[in-house]
Amino acid sequence: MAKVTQAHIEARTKDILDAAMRMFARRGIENTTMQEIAREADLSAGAIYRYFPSKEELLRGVFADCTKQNRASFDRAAADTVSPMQALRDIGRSAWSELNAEGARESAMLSLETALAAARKPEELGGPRREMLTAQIDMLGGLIRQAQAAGEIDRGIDAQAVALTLLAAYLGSMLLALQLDERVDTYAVCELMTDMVEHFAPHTGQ
Amino acid sequence: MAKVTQAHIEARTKDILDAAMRMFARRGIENTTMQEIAREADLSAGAIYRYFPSKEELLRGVFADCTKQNRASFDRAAADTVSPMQALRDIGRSAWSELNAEGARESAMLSLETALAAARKPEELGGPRREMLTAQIDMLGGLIRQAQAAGEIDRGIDAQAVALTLLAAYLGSMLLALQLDERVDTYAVCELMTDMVEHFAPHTGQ
Amino acid sequence: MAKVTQAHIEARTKDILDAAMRMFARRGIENTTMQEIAREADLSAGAIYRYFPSKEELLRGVFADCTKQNRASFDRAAADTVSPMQALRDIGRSAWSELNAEGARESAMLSLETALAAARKPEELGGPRREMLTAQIDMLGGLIRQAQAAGEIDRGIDAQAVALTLLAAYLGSMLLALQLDERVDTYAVCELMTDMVEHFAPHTGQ
Amino acid sequence: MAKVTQAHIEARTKDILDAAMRMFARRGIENTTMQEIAREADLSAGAIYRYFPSKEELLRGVFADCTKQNRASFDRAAADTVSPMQALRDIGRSAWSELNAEGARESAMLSLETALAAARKPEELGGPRREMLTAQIDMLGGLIRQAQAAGEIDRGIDAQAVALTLLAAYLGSMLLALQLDERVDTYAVCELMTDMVEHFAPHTGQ
DNA sequence: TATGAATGAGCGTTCATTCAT
DNA sequence: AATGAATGAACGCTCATTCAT
Repeated sequence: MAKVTQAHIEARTKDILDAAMRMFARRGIENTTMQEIAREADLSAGAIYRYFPSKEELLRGVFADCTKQNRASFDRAAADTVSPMQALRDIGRSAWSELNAEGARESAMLSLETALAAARKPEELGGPRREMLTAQIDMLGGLIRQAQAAGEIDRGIDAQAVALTLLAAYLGSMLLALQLDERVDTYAVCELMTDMVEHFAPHTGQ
Repeated sequence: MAKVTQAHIEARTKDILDAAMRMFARRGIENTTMQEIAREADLSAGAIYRYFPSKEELLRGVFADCTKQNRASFDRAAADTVSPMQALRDIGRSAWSELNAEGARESAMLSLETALAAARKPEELGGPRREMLTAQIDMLGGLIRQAQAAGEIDRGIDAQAVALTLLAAYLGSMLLALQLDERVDTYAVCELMTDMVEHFAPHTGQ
Repeated sequence: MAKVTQAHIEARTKDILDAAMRMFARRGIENTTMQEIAREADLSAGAIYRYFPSKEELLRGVFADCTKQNRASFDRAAADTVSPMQALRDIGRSAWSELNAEGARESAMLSLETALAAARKPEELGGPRREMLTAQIDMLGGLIRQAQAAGEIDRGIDAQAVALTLLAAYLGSMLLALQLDERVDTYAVCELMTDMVEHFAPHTGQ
Repeated sequence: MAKVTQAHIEARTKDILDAAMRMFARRGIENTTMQEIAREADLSAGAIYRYFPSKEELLRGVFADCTKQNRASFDRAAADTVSPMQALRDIGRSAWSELNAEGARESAMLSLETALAAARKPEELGGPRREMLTAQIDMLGGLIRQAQAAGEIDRGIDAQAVALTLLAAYLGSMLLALQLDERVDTYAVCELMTDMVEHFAPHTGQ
C-alpha cells in the first residue's frame, strides 16, 4: 500500500516536472502560469502544491531534472569504443543534429531560460548548472587528451581550450539556430570544427 | 514651455531606454516592472508613457537601440586597414575582451533576454535581430574571403562556414562566461579559433 | 469539488449581475469599479473574472438581463383577455405605477445609463436595445389595431403613431419622475394619454 | 487694461465651456479627459485650471450654461403673438424638428448625461435642472390655459396634466430618436399630440 | 498668462497560493 | 488525495492635477 502511494507520488511528480518543462520552454518561465502547468499535467492547479511548495521550488525541480537528463545523454555519447577522435566526432554529430530535430527550438529556449535564471540567482540555481557544464568540458577535454595520446590530434594544442571551444561552438550554434532558424546551416559549424581540430597544424609545428 | 523640447525629450528617451536596458538585463524582461524602470530612470511610472506608449513598445525601443549599438561597434572593428587577417584578429580580440569587461554579465543577459523574446515573437521582434546577425556573418565572411584572396587563409575552406563558426564560438563563449564566470578562460577560445583559421590545413591539401 | 457546479455558478452569476446592475444604476457605468461590484456581490474583485471575462462583458450581461426582464414584464402585461383597450389601460397603469415604486429611481438611472452606453457603441450594445424597443412598439401597435377593429378606438388614427406616442410619453414620464421626483404627478400623464386615445375625434371625423 | 483682461477671461471661459459641452456629449462625462477638453478649446491642459478649479466645477459650469441656453430658447418660442394654440403648435414643431437636426444625437446624449449626473447629486446639480423643467411645464401650462380661455382647447381637461404630457412626449421622443435613430418617425408624435390636445372630446362632454 | 512634463492615486486585470469540500 | 472557487497583492496603464519655466 505504501509502495503504491510512493510510486504514484513519483509518477505524478515526474508528470508535473515534464509539464512544467514543456510550458517553460514554450512560453517562458515568467509567462507560464501554474494553471497552464496543471492543465498540461492533467491536474488541477491546487494539486501541484502537494508535490511542490511553490512555483520557485518547481522551477528548481525542473533545473535538477534537466541537468540529470543532460548528464545521462552525455555519458551515453562518451561511451564510444572505437577511438577517442571517433567518439568526439559522434558526440558532435549527435549534438548538432539535435539542433535541427523536432522540438529543438523549445529545447533551446528552455536552455536559455534556465541559463538566465541561473545567472540571476547563482547561489540558488547556479550550482548544478556549473557542474553540468564543467563536467561536459572535462569529458571533452579527456577525450581530446586521449586522442592526442593516440596521435589523432596534434599534441601541441591545449586540450582544455579545445574542449571549451567545442562547447562554445555548440552553444553558439544553438543560439544562432534559434534566431536564424533555417536561414543558416549550423551543421557546417560541426564539420568545420571537427576538421579543424583534426587537421590543425600549430605554429610551433612549422 | 518650448525650452526643453527636442534636447530634453531625446535625453529623457535615452535615459528611459538605458534604464530599461539595465533592468531587463538585471531582472529579466517579464520580471521588470514599469515602476522599476521609472525608478532607475529617476521618473515616475506614468511619465514613461509620454515617451513610450507601452511596455512592449519600450522593449522594441531597447531592441532597436541594442542592434544600433551593436552595428556601430562592429563597423568600427571592421574598419581595420592593415590586412584582412589582422582585422579578423582585432575584431576577435575586441569582442572577446568585452566578455570580461565591466558590465559584461548584464550585457550578456540582455542579449539572451532579447534573443528569447525575439524567438517567441518572431514576427514582431525577430526582424532586426536576424538582420543584425546576418550582417555580422556577412561581414566576417567578407573579411575571410579577402584574407583568402590575400593568401592569408587557406583557399580550401568555406568562408561562410568559417564566419558562422566564429560567430557561434563568440556567442557560446558569452554563454559560458555568463554561467561559469571566472572559472573559465574564454579568451583561450578566441586565440584557438584565430590560430585554427590561420593554420588549418584542409583535407584536400594533403 | 463538483458539488457546487451548476447551481452555484448560476447563483453567483446572478449575484454579480444584480450587484453590477445596482452599482451601474447608483454610480454610473464608468464610475463603478470592479471592486465596488465585488463588494456589493460579497466577493473579491478577482473572483468576478471567473464569471465574466471583462467589465465590458459584464455590462453586456447586464444589458441582456435587463432586456429579458423587460420583455417578460411586457409579455405579462399584454396577456390581457377582456378587451384590447382594457389591455392598453392595464399596461399603462402597471408601467406608470412602477415609476413610483420602490427602486424606481435606480431602475430609471440604469435605463438611461444603458441607453447612453448603447448610443455610444451602437454596433456592440445597440442591437438588443433596439429590438426591445421595436418589440414594445409593435406590441402596442398591435393592441391598438385590435382596439380599432373592435370599435374601441377611432379608426381614423395611425396605430403606429399612437404606439410610438404612448411609449414616448412613458419614457418621458420616467425621465421627469427621475428629475422632479415627487414634485410632479406622472400618473396624470398615463390617464390623460389613455383618455385621449380613447376619446379622440380626428379631424376627418368632423 | 482690466477691461481687455475681463473680456479675454470671459471669452476663454466660454470657449472652455463650449468645448467641454461638446466633448461631454460626444464621449460622455466620465470618458472625457481634461486633455481632450483642452485640445477642443485650443488650450493646454493646465490652462483650464485658471478658469475652473476642477473637472467637477467645470461640469457645474456646463450645467448652468445648458439651462441658461435652454431657458433662452424656450422664452423665444413662447413669444408667439397669433394665438395660444398656434404658439403651442410652433413650440412643438420647432422642438421636435430639432430631434432630426444636425447634432441632435450629441445634444440628446448631453441631456441624458446631465439628467443622470443631476439625479446622482441632487443637492449639488439638481436645483437648476428642476427649475428649468418646472419653468417649461409652467410655460406650457400657461399657454394651454390661455388656449382654453380662447376656446381653442376643451375646458374640461387639466392644463397642468396636458403640459406634463406634452413635455414627457417630447423627452420620450428624444430618447427614442437616440436609440432607434432613423428607424422611427418621432415627428408623428408631435402631430398626434397636437391633434389630440386640440380635438379631444372629454368624457364629461359626452 | 500659458505651457506641458511630471506626479501619484487608482483603475481593470492577472495569477500564485489557500482551503472548504 | 484532489478539486477549483476564492483571495489579495501586484501588474500595466490612465488621467486629474500641479508647478517650474
